[in-house]
Amino acid sequence: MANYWLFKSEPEVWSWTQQKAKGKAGEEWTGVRNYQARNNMRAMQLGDKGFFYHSNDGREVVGIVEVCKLAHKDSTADVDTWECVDIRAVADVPRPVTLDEIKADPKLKDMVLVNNSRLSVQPVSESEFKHICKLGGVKT
DNA sequence: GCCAACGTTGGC
DNA sequence: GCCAACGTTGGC
Repeated sequence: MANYWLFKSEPEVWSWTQQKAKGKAGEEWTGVRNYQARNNMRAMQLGDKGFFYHSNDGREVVGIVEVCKLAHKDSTADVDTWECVDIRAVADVPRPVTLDEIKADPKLKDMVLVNNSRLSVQPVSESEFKHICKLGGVKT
């Protein structure tokens, strides 16, 4: 039973373009220093899908990613407390779905992105995932 | 650049 | 264990 997620990143720090450049090998999702976000990553399974969201500059869902390595110690952390998964880019969102659209859509009003925008790694429900894919023109 | 919301820290 | 103070995030 696959789950769905949302990964948030400031494009100035780590952008979708950079993520895509890593190709199939993917990249560690480092830098998370929040227990809720870490626990979400611990719960991820190989092949779980997620959104790649640009915060601050953009504020839109720009890509689809997939978990390609289970949670392990974050190599940028100096303590074992912090873990991360590896993710790889799977597809572009042809028509990026903006935060404004998400907020305006009654079907998406319960999204964590709307209600707790500060959480950097969030769970997304299956219906939310499919709805945003549809809005964004992603073929599933 | 401002500020609200949230999480963490530390004094008691 | 409570809560005030502080730091960070991210929308606006």
